[in-house]
Amino acid sequence: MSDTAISEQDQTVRPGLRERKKRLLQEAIEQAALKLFLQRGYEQTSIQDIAEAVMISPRTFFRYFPSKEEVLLGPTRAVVRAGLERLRTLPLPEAQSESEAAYAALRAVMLYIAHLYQQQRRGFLLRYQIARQVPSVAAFYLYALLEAETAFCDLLQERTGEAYERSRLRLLVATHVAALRVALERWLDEGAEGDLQALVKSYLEALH
Amino acid sequence: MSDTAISEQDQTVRPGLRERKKRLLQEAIEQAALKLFLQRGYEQTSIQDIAEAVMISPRTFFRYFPSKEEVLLGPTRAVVRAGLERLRTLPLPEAQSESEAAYAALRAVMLYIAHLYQQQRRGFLLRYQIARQVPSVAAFYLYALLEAETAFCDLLQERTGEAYERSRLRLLVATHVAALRVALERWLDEGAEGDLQALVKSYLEALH
DNA sequence: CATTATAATGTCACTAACTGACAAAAGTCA
DNA sequence: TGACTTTTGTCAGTTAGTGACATTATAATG
Repeated sequence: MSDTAISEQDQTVRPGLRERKKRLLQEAIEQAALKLFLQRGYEQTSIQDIAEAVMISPRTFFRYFPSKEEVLLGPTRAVVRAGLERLRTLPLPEAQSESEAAYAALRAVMLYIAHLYQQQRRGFLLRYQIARQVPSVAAFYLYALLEAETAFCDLLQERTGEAYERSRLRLLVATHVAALRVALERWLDEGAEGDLQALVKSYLEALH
Repeated sequence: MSDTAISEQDQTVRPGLRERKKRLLQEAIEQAALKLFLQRGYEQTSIQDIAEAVMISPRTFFRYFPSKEEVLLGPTRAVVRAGLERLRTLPLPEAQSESEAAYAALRAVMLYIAHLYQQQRRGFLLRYQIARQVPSVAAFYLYALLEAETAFCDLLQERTGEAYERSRLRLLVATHVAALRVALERWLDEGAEGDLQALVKSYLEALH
C-alpha cells in the first residue's frame, strides 16, 4: 500500500481538521441563526447579528450560506434533495405497466420525504412557524418545491421512458407535490404530533 | 340634489386630475419597467433606471410599487384577484350535492382565469420569459398563488359550508391551482398560441 | 522542522433594494 | 386668491449581497 492509498482510504474516516472545522462552523451558524430568529424574529435578525453570535465576519457568513433564507431552509431543501436522490437510486417498484411504475415510485418518494420530516419534527416545526409569517421565506420554500418538481419530472422521464408524455408527467408530479405540501402544512399546523406518513398516504389516495 | 350628491355621482366619470395622473404614471412606470427588463434583463435593471426612464425619483417608484417583483407581476396578480372576485360574486353552479357545487365553482374560476390570461397573452408571455430565468420573480409568483389558494379555500368554505372538511378542501384547491399552473406553463412554453382554456379543461379532467 | 502551496478568513469598498422623516410643489376647493 | 390636502423630491439610513485583495491558518513536502 502506498501513502496516497492510505490517505485516500482514510479520507472518509478523517476528513481533516479543515473539513471538520468547516462543518462545525456551518452547524454553529445554522443553530445560532435559528436561535436568533426565534428570539427576536426573522426580519429583526440581521446577518451581522448572526455573524457576531458565532464570531465571524458577515462576509464569512455568505461563504457558508448564500442568503438568509437558505440558512433557515437549508435542512428543508436537504430533505427534498434526499427525496430526489432516493428516486435516482432506488429501483422502480414492480408494477403492471410503466405508468403504474412511475406512479408508485413517486408515491414512495413522497412517503420517504414525509418520513424524513417526521424524524426531525422539532426543527421543521420551528422553521415552519417562521415561514408562515415571512413571505420571503415562504416564497423561497415554494421555489425550492418548484425546482424539485422539474427535477422529479426529469428523473421519472429518464427512468420510465415514454410511459407518460412530458406534460402529463408534469401534472402528475405537481399534484403529488401539492398533496405533500398540503399534508405537511396540516401536520405542522397541528403541532407535528400526528402521523405524517399516514396523512400523506390519505392525501395521495384522495387525488383519485 | 345637493352639491355633494353631484360630486359623488361624477366621481366615476371624472376621477379628478390627481387620480388621472396617478393612473397614468403607474401605467408609465409599468411599461417602462417591462421595456427595460426586456432590453437589458431584469437583474440588470435597477429601480433607479426605471425611475429615470419616467423621470421620477426612486422614492416615488416605491410609492407606486412595493418591489421590483410587483411592477413586473402586478398584472399577473391582478388576474388571480379577478378570479377570486369571480368566485365571490358568481352564484354557485347548480349541482347535485354541495361538494359537487364546490368542485364546479372551482373549475369555473380556473377556466375564467385561463380566459383572462388568453386575453393578454402577449404581456404574460413576456413576463413569463423573465419569471423563468429569475428565481426571485418565480418565487414571488408562487407565493402569490399560495395566497390565492388560501383565499379560494376560505371563500369556498364560506359559500359551500361543510361540504368538505377544511383540509380536503385545501387539497382540492391546491390540485386545481397546480393544474392551472402546469397548464399555463405549457401554454406559455409553446408561445401562448394554443387554446389555454381547452388545455386547462383537459388538465382538470386528468385530475381524476 | 522549515518551507511551500492551498484554502479560509477578514477587511474594505461597492451596488442595490428598500424605509422614515420632512420640506417643497402641485392639485383641490371654497 | 388663499387655505387645505395630496403627491413628490431630497436626504439619511439600514440591510442584503458581491468582488478584490491582503492575512492567516491548514496541509503537504522535502
